[in-house]
Amino acid sequence: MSGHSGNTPCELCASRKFSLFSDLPEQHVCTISDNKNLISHKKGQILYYEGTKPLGIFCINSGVVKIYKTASNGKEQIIHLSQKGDFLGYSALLGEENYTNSAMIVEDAKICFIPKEAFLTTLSSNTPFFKRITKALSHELGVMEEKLTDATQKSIRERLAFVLLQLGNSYGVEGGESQKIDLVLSREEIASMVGTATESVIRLLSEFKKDNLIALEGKRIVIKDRRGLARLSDFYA
Amino acid sequence: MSGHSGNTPCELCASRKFSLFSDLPEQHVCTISDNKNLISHKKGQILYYEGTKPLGIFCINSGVVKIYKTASNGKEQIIHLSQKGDFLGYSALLGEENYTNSAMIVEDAKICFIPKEAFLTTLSSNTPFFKRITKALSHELGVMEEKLTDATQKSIRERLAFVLLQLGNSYGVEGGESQKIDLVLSREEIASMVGTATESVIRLLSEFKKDNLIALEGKRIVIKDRRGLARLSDFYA
DNA sequence: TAAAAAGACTGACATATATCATAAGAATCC
DNA sequence: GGATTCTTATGATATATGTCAGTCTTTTTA
Repeated sequence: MSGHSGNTPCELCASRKFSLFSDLPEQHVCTISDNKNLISHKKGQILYYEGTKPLGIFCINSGVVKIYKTASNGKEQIIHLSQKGDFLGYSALLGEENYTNSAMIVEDAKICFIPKEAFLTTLSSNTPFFKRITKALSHELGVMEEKLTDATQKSIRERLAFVLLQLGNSYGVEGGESQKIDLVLSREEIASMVGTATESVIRLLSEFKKDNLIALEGKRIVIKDRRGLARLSDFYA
Repeated sequence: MSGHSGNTPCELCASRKFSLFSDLPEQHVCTISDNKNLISHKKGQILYYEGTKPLGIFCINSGVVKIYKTASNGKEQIIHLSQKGDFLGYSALLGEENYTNSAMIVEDAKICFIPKEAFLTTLSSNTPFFKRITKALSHELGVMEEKLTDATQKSIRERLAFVLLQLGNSYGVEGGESQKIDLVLSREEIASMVGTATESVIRLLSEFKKDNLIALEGKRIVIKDRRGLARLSDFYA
């Protein structure tokens, strides 16, 4: 179901302004552009598997991708969701190791593949760009430390409330008081983000609904009370 | 209780071979060396606090430092332990943000402080070195993903067994069949590494002891059955 | 469009682990 | 060296959450 669908040059790519390529000089954008390859992906497709060797990096033009690890009990833990402008797989490339996680399309996506060489060449010849990448990497590390701390110190209810708020921030469409999360995730996927059992998510979501914190609109979740969720997400805040 | 205790040049530093400075050319080692400052720290001292601005990086010459985050419930989560040769605080510096965690001395330490400028200058003028730092950063990110997955998908018992094995790897002194963890940690600190309550650690440790997986030698833990712990640490492995 | 498969939901139940309380030892302090 | 504080230990108890089982609903397939 994948296929090349034309090859808009990076110079004209609307997603570029959201990406780490945003202020790359013309010359380097061209190097990248000449080598990249835009591919369309359908929901459910795998972009790469944990344990395999990275051959380049991915830059999301549109769509949503989940980055996850498969635990030894077979369950998956979603590390984060990526969307337009996000880079994927550069950490494995820079770490010179195989992928430490897997990537699966959550919402139909158009994604550019940039071969290792083009990326690394640009990196080496452009220190500011290299620094920006490293900065992103460092930031992600801090985020992961936060996630680890939350995972060990917060309850499932708190974590679910927090995940909903984050989804609201990233995929929310404002509508007066409420905010609709414009992204379809299965209960199982939400559970994988929170790090819990699917049934627990279902139960807690209906509880949140009963308490008027959220509402369901078809397959989408609408946040009706951000403040209430925020209070729930962190008892001490 | 801290104090300068002479300033061995990096060129002669025995810990350097364990560090990211290991194959830095003479010229750059000197730049670093001329600017650094060796300081002795006692157990319990704080190296830096989460939320404060990094002014440079630390390189551990001897001793052990715990890197931790304080959760909103007041409990601490130990992210990892650092020892000789390890760099501290470079992630905040490269991420151009305040420290996302705190660092406390766990075992009396001698630590060099390298001011921001000297470090960043070396970085900019030495791409291979920059790449090695970035590689370390990427690797750490993968480790954190693993920790997050373990935290959400494994039981406390499994995680404690795993932490003991890791401590054995990093601080173990071999003695025939057994391996003594040559590092004094309180039960509370072990709990902070595992992400659980102190009482749970105490209970599980006595259980492990009863099952002949470990033994206690004064304040130190001796691993008597690595294989048994490994089996316990991951039911499915 | 009927059948099959997948997903959402609800209930019953088991249990790992947090919390609280108390006490014994060990370390620290005047 | 006795008092005080911190750490380790153990027991009792509560509960959040995982697991299993079953039903209903939606989506996919043929």
